[in-house]
Amino acid sequence: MKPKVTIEDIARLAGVSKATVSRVLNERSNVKAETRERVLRIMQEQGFVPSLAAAGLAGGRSRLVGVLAPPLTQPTVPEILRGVAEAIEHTDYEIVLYSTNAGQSPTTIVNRILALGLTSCLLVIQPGPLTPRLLQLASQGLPVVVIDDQGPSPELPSVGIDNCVSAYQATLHLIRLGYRRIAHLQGPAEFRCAQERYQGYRQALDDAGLPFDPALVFNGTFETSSGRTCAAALAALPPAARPEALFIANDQMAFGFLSAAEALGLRIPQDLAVVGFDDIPLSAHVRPTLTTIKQPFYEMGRNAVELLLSLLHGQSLQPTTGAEGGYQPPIRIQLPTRLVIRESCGALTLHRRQEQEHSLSDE
Amino acid sequence: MKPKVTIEDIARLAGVSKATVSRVLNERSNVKAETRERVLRIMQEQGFVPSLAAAGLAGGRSRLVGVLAPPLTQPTVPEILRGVAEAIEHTDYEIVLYSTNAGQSPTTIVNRILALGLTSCLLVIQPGPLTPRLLQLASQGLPVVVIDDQGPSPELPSVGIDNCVSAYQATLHLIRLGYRRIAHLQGPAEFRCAQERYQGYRQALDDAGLPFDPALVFNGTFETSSGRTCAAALAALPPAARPEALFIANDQMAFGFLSAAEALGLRIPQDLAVVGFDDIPLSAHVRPTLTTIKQPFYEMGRNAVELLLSLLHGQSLQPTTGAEGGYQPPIRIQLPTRLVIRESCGALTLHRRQEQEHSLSDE
DNA sequence: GCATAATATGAAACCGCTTTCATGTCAAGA
DNA sequence: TCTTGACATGAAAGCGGTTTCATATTATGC
Repeated sequence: MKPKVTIEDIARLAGVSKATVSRVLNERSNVKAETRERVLRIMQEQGFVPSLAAAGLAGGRSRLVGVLAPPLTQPTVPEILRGVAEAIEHTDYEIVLYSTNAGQSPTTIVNRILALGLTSCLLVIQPGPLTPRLLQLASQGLPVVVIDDQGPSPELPSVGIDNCVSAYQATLHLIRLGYRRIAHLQGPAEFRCAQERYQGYRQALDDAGLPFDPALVFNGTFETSSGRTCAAALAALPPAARPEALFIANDQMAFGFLSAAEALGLRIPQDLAVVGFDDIPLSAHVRPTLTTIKQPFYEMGRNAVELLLSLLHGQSLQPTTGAEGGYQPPIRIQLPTRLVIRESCGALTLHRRQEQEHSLSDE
Repeated sequence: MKPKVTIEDIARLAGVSKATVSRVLNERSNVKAETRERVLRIMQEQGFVPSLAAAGLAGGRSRLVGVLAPPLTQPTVPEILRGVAEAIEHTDYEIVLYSTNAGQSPTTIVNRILALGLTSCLLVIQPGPLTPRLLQLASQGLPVVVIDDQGPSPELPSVGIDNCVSAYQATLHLIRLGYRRIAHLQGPAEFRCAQERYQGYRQALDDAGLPFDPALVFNGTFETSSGRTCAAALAALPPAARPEALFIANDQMAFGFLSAAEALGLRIPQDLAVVGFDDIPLSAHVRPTLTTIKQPFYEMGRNAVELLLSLLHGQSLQPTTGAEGGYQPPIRIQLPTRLVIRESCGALTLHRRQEQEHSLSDE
């Protein structure tokens, strides 16, 4: 193996001390321009690249960001990570990936991560509530940014969307299409986003003056199976009691719903209109294609990295509690979502019908 | 922030030297059982976890494996990474993820990775040929394992499948279904796997005594658009000249083909049977669902990690060129694939028809 | 022209761990 | 009883950087 070029070699070749080379590396201002040039040139010639490990050790801060992610096969994750990777690339940081393969204690993982002393900050992609251990570490000063979901109250800096408003839009879309009895398949209560989506749904109903019927709210787990269960429940209903439309809290459940509905002879959107939430890749390919709220996953990844690094560089976006000691809620970056209209909501069908009627009356 | 517990603290508390603690950490044999117990207990009490960074620096080898991956949104990648992550989890190694967001020079990336001196080994998930730089480093002793594809000749230890046999099976499946004129949409020539799949296709034709018609082989890029182009080309053919079936070298292109075919009024599988290759998540959801060769991505990830670590631990699976200096090809782990029969090949339709005919003749 | 401050640089300590080498201990063999 | 090793442990030298503190050099003000 090639003997690695070290800072010492550079120093010798440039006729300066290690300290000076280090200064050049870290872009300190107090180095004579001439010296800097020379050192830089030699580094170039020698193909020198400083050891992150050594720098981290010595400097007490590393240039690795730990990324805590759920299993990568969860459909929203790759796109987020792509954003993260892209953002990281433009920096001199690297990613240490801790992908939790279902069923390990998150606390264990968090411990493992930090204790290593490799990473000095953490990016958490975690649906559902955060572990106490993580909160504890964060309160001890560890820079942490959470993507998307959080526990009951936002406790850490985060990047996400406005679930309530988005759900409102999804529901409103159904209302505008003329549906009156609109059901909701919600996510598990411990997910903040599930609650917010439910609220958005309720609000849209209220604002439209539509009655809220608790019997039309179904509980789900965010998993495909919940969609199937829900479909079965709806199919079992006497046709008269059946809702005209359904807002499902995530696409994953929507898939389960669509496939079960097909098997049960429930036609989407003719018998029942469906709107999902997430817009994961599959959503454009299921039959019928799924009308859904598009989450900007890629952008979320990018923004999370930027936020994390800015926290790290101590530009404390987080105005440190002033003299008055007032509580400052953690910073949150909220990205816009978009309603993607496809087949499952019936908008396209309605349009066509309207156009037909229109052209008929025209003639 | 909590002042990190160091090996020195443990040593003091246990009344031994740092060296001894280090020995315990590294499970060296020459430590009295009693001492080991005591040290371990103290480490436990103090919640001590050694710094990977320091260990790596001092020991000259790190416990980080660099994973070089294409953009995570490429559909085969997440599943591979899941396998990688799962395998890593059972070790005391961690993953440093270098995800290349399209369009950067791979050499640059490789340099960046290694120079950092963070990772002492590399897992490369890269479709297409390897960069010379990577080969050079590998020949200098850097442990590298490649997942799946390689350049014209296998130069590095790798984990993959037998593309030739798999393609043979895919084609044979079509032949057995009774198709005679079978076309092939192949991948780009610089991909070893593309060549091998083509060979498998040819071989199956030959063995079945079917004539090979060069006009039925189309060139693709492995991207969706190629599928569309191919569909257009086929649709333009006079019906008599049209093939009865098509083996497409990857699912991605197959999707393009299916969607374009639908638009062009080409019915799959009635007018043309299709078999793909990969079995990525979407394949079960497109219409018609895609019959395809399933690659064991998850297992590939796992196996790659295991192979890499065994190389690293110097158990040199790779019998070092003996005295006779004979050339030893790099080790390769080849995993089995499986033909997943869905709608696009027409097997289900045929079955049904046969059953119908059968029941008719029965009566 | 000289004191003073600002700037540039070097020497050495240190980050937390591994590893070599030397030392100390104790049991087996002579 | 005295070697001779095998075994257990400690002291200290790194690994490749960063950082503090001291020193040398140059610029500034009077």
